[in-house]
Amino acid sequence: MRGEIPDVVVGRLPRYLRALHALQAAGAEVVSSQDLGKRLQVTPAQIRKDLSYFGRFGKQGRGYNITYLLEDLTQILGLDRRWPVILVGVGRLGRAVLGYPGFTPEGFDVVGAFDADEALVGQQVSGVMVRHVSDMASFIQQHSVRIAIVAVPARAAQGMADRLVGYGIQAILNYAPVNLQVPPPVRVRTLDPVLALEALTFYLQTLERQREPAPSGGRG
Amino acid sequence: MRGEIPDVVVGRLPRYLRALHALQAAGAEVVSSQDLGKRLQVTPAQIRKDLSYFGRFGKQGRGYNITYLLEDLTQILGLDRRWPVILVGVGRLGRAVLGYPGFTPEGFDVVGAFDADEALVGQQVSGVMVRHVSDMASFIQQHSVRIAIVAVPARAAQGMADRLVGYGIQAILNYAPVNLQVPPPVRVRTLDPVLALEALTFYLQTLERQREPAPSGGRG
DNA sequence: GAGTGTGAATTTCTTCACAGCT
DNA sequence: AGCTGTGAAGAAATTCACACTC
Repeated sequence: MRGEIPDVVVGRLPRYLRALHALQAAGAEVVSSQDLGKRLQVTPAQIRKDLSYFGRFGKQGRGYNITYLLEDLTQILGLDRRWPVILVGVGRLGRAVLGYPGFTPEGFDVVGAFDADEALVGQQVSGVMVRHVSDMASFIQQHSVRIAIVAVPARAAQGMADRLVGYGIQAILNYAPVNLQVPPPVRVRTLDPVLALEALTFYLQTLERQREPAPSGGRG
Repeated sequence: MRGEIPDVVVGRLPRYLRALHALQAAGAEVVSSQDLGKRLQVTPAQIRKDLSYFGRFGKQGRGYNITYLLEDLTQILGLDRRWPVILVGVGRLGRAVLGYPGFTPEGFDVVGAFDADEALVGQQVSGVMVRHVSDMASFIQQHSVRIAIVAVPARAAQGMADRLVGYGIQAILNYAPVNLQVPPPVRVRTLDPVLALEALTFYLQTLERQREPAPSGGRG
């Protein structure tokens, strides 16, 4: 129980955390893996197994104390403190990121924004000062920033990732539609709406095929 | 070779498509699974296996003809036509979506936007007319829309998803930080920057632990 | 009775390795 | 010689099922 945690498990933990917050806000005190699973469309066994990587948080016959499990999960995910984050690229997308109110309540502070366009430098956008990219290195060091959000054009993204890694950034949230290559132990998560849509259209097309006359009817 | 395609495979196909486009733009005519894998950080065997679900596209000793493979993948993903899409929720996030130039070149047309706020209704945002949500049903039907982008506040997202499904929407790209529940065969993909950041902090914290004195040193 | 924690069983996904084509 | 396509092997993830606890 102190081996490597599978990536799939790590990917689910934040969802558990969020569901638990919602339950807590709704006044619940205890939740079973069954209940939690229903909310998240995850099997109860999976939830129990995932949590068992980190310890024993439940009580037989009762379920999980929401407050305690929240505390534990918060610590496991490293969210028992605030994380300074920088944004790189203050275009349309970057400005939307700066305006997004969802980061602060979850412990992420966008402490600085950077762009190569001198016209933007010096402005405040949603309360965040825009600086020139040439000032990134010192800023990252001074503020001990380990997380960067990349919202630059696709063609500039890999180069920017390389720079950021060089400056000590260890985690990148990437909005650019490119597959960023970074050396370990740096981590990247990419949010790409077009890729998501393209997977969806595959399924839509599959539906159409099913509507066509099949060789042998009936349900499988 | 006509069984169900695993979701993981479907999730990778759009990435192959994008890499192929990049290669084509760079003037390449042929690519091996090795080359493609290097770009995408996927093993060559995986690429070959994934493609083999759909047919035999390569030539032994040569690799894949980029133009042909692009054609095939485009058709497999249902991207050999344009897809009308509606946006629901014209707040900060929704406006960023409307302004995003990445959808159109990939075959997705945001043909309408909807909001409950009368003050927004009637305006054009990035060239798209904002309508009242009460007009969604007829609009979806008239324009044969099957895909919706949800960018409403978290508390309104599930209700909106229910409505959309009721109106015939079959695929949802969800920007709201909630786990949407939809009946089959409807599909949802959620883009959630906070969940992504929270998975990243887990790894950052893991790095710190590694820096601390370990019981037994050396490399595994 | 209800529900966890977890080895074992099962399923799914990935990689290997090689026959066969160019 | 180079590289695909694919059964078989292997690894990883999920689910089962039940002893155990409250």
